[in-house]
Amino acid sequence: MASERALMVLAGAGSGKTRVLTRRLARLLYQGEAGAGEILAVTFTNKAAMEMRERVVQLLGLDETVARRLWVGTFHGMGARMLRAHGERIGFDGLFTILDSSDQQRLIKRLAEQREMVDAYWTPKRLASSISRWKDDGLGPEDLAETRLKFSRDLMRVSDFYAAYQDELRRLNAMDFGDLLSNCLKLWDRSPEVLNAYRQRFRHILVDEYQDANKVQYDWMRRLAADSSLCVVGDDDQLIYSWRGARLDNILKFEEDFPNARIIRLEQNYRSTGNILRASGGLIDHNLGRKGKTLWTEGEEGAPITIHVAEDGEDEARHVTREILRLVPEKSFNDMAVLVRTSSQTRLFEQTFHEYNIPYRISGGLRFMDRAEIKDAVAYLRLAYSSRDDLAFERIINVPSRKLGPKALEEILAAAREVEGSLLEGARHLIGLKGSGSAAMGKLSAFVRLIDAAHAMLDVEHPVAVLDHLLDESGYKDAVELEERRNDIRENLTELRIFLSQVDDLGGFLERAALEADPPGTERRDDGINRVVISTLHAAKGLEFPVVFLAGLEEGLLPHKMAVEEGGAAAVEEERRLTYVGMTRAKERLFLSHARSRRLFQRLEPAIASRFLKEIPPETIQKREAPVMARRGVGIPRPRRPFYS
DNA sequence: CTTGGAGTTATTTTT
DNA sequence: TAACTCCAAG
Repeated sequence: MASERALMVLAGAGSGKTRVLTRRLARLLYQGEAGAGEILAVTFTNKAAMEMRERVVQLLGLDETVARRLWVGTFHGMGARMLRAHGERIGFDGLFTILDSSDQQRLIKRLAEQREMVDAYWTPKRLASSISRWKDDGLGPEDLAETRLKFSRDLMRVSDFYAAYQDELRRLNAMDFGDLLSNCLKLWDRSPEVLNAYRQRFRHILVDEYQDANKVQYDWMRRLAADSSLCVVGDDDQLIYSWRGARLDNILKFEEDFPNARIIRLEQNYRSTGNILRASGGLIDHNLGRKGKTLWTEGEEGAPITIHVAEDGEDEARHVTREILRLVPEKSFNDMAVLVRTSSQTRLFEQTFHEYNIPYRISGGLRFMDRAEIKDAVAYLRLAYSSRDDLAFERIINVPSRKLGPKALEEILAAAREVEGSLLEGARHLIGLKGSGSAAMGKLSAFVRLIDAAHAMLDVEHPVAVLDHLLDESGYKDAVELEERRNDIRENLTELRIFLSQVDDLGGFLERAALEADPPGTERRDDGINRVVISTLHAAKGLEFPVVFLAGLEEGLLPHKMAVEEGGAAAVEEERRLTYVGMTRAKERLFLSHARSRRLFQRLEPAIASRFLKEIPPETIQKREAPVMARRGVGIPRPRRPFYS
């Protein structure tokens, strides 16, 4: 068992995939087949990575220093780590900046407007998402001819723009998420000795949620695993990231690329009751082109699934609240989860839970690190840490307002170009040229002095002290204090401060801030606090709860309107898998619900029950509230569309 | 030049 | 709602 070179575990929901991986990892260490430093375990989310690390540590009672040598993390995290160490070989400073999606979009927007690239079709948003997708697919600017652009006449413009964006990133010493992997591949091409060193080091590679790997991730994994033993686990029915380039193809290709691969199927489910299993199985059966497996359990039938029809979103939230309160004598809050399709749905539950004093925790939704005030504070730290970080400079130069707007920035940029340096150096140059007499130059020179002072402080003071100094002296704190009714801003900054005070390495903190969007304290699932989890379906993958509420089962929401209108049949299948993932999170009780109307921006729109509800075997469902009789057409089957267009 | 107000518009999922 | 654009006042 231990000696095969490549192993793929295809396993259904709840069959213990992650346990297989964790056990394997633990066994390698325990039996001395590998040292901690020789193992690389890749997961899709930071949360999953933390959990795996913790479980192994617990299983073996590992020492902290040993655990530290294990590489457990996301593809992107590993890529960043390798590029920090060797990026200079492909022309990046080790302190390169990592752009998140909103940074990326801002940069692309500016660039696209400058280069008059924007038109009705090529909005900045579409450019950004297309470029990300091409990177996921392993396509550089020069490879675009291979893709089918909607308008082939745009090919040259678009690929030129893509190339210009890449040049700009290089100039900024920055990488977006996609670059963290594609630049690794570039690095390995350029410096085979680096790749070889990693190959020799990582004799064992393990990959979780393999079905969600995209082309770049697959190539990254395959090249790294050339000489090592490789174990991947996945489930085609839980592929929910095709919009990020994941493809079923990877599962098929595995057998080709690793000819001696062993394939194991796990079909016994240890998680859910028979009812939940049959209900979710009946649903997923409606997808064509799956590898097909039937899960079974030795467990009990369990309670039937319930479907509740609510008047509107608020009513639905109240219903869930009622059920939670009814269950709470025998279940604790952290036994229960509310799962939704879109992050905007979380607010509804948040409000109602607040009203009824139900403790909750949000997973997915607006993340901590994405909040404006947190990004501002982090940008101050980034600039103090690395004066070359032009994106941070740009973000905070006028926050709080220093009356240095777009025109002033333009001037600074010109000065920076003149001295061939960063914006901060450009600012220094500009002050030298024009003196600091004028109002604008006075403000600018105070800003530069602040950053310089903070930079010097970093050598002697704790990062928290530096942050305090930055926010005090910049006037940021005063500006925040003036905001009435925005206690959340102050609370978030306080939380950031608490988090930062536990940090001893600012570089490591900034790395995590760039790669992990989760609120500090949320990343550990079992944090001891008894709270209901409110989560998007995507963020819930890999988790399980005794009681699950799956809300908003409506046409337009699940399946989502975007998927139905733009993605065609394949996208609807993905929505079905998403629903399947949600249902299979439940161990004992599953509550489904939908509303008759739902508020969409300002309007209250009528909503009809999701098609998926009709696909669940009726015998697994207990009560179904009387459907709206008066409305014609609700129960009438729509004309059937071909599954694949 | 910058800023704030008015008016408009568009809403998936995440590293 | 919130996130944008546009425009006129300061």
